[in-house]
Amino acid sequence: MKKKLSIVDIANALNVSKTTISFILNGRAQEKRIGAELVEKVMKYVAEVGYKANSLAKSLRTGKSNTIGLMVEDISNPFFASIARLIEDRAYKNGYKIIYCSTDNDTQKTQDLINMFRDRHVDGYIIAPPEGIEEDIESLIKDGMPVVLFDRHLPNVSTDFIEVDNLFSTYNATRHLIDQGFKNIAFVTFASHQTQMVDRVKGYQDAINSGGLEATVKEIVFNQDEALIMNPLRDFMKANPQLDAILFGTNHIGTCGLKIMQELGKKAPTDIAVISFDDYDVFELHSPPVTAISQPVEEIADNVISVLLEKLNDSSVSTKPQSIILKTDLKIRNSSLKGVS
Amino acid sequence: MKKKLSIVDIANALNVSKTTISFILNGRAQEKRIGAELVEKVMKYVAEVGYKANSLAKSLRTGKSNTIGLMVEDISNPFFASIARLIEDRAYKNGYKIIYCSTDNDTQKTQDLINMFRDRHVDGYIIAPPEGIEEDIESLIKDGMPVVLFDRHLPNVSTDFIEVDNLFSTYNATRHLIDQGFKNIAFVTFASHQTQMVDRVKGYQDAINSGGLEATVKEIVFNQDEALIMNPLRDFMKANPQLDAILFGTNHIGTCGLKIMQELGKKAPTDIAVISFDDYDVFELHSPPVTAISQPVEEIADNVISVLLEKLNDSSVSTKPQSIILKTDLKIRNSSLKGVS
DNA sequence: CTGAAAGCGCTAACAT
DNA sequence: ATGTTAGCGCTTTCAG
Repeated sequence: MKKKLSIVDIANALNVSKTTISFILNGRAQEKRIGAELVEKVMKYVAEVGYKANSLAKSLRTGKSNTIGLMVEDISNPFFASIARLIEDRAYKNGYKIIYCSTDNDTQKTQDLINMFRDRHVDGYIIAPPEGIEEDIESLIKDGMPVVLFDRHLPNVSTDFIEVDNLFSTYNATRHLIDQGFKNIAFVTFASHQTQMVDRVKGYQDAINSGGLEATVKEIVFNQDEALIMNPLRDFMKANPQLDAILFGTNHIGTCGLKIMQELGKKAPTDIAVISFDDYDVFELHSPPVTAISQPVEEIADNVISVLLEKLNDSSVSTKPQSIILKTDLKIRNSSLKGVS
Repeated sequence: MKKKLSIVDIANALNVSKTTISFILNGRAQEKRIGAELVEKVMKYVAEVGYKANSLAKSLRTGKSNTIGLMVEDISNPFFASIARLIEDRAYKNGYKIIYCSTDNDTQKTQDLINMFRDRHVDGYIIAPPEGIEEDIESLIKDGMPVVLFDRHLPNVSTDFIEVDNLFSTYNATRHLIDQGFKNIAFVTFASHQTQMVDRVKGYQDAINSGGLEATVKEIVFNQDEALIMNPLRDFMKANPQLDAILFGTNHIGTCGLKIMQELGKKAPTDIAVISFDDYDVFELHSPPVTAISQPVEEIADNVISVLLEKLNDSSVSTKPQSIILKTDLKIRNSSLKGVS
């Protein structure tokens, strides 16, 4: 029914050249000194018939698609879901659409996805990069595509990124455990060479060293299948009854840890004190509430989108890449307090 | 550097017409009886130089964008995030990209979003529709767009939808509470006329009636700002100390309910038994674990995507719209068992 | 101030 | 079996 009408249709209907229509529609009437009455007439007619420019044709012509590609690790992870939500809002508000995908931290998959995005002519990229993707990102940048990394960065790639102070975050959390008097503190995390993960381990180790304690780091290989995370984790916890505190490196592994503790009938903080990276409802509502390193998701999203929009607008001005490091907040709750039950 | 090369570039390089290239690339070589050696030569060259068709141009020409528009209520809600994740996977596997957005159940926003999607020439729509969007959806369908609704449907719009058996789910959950011996059972939900919500209330009421008890339904106006959900909820719970059980209508409100119980120092099931719609980690890990009505997210996603792909493929065959109703699973945990502490 | 015309990269009738 | 050519709907230079 709503027969798609094109710019020529409306040009014909009004007996004007389509060029003129195009100028008017793009707000260049002033500049082109087009009669105010004509402008009004056109605008009125356009509104009346509900004409909408075909964005595909426009994109083909202009090379801009008004689309941003967003690549997160896993959209169903609450941390990434919240960020995606916030970015989505800001992007739509600025006339951009988001095409998203989950990388699963899989290099091959991410490469395919980047190609897909290129294909689609997305105008900009927001990426939480997996390992081994350096070259692809670099080639993107070399081709002049605006790229903003977040949550982590690639040490050898010079581009803008937004992340939190991971090193201090785990240092601080570990110090908190030490100050509470815990002696056998483990750090349990996913095996990864990503910057944020490396920093988190280092922060833990620095604190352990500063306290003259012994470090215990358990790295678990990430897997989509939760059982394959639970099993090694369970084995580890059973094999290390001497531990009196655990710091978990991500919300996902922290949640798995809590499930195991529930299974084994271990209570925090009496049996084992617990802290996890990334705060969310599960930790807040747990009994006892779980101390967590809370990332400023809003701030992250805001920074990501504003840096990207900046690059999108002054494509010419190639300023120094910005590295924005945000502070986290250690939400101290009962799970890490000695002498609380 | 990677100078975008077009189909003509490769046609020239090989001294062949671009039509031939186009046919070969689209797998119509057989059909067009193009020489096998030529085909191979072209394929080889294409792979070598890494030629990628410009999907924008292709879309403009063919009218297909290989994009699906996905509209959920809120991508940061774990239920929708999981579904989105699953749909994303299936869609990519079938060569479709997903453009998504959160409607916030806001009719106006959803209308804008639908227009945006139309603009973008998405090939199909997956929508968890807010109230008042009937006309827009109908116009979409009238224009021949494949539309699949999920999580709820629009009673007066005849199209495919996938949802769960909401009525039986809350009926069953309420019966469970009654069987456990609870007498003052409230249903707390978001104020909404959406089908799934109406059914959930009705299921509760049917069960209450069947048990000869008195119904207490509390509807809370949805708001982005969590405090505006917590406040009326807190007031309600304080004002109704006689309640010995509450059934929450969604995971979000269930989570808020748990937070309030924590604030007020109320324990389930001794002070108040609790069941919530939508299972997730929070409920599983809570102390005590919370009984929840678990929706089959994988099945929902699978059905949604296969129905949509079906419509995308036989656009001609306009079979009867399918209504797929899936079963939920009442995961009984300690929060709803009498005589457990 | 307004219009004609040349493409953006691709597909598909319609030749040949 | 392969090439010619006309658009898809839009923007933008260049002429009036």
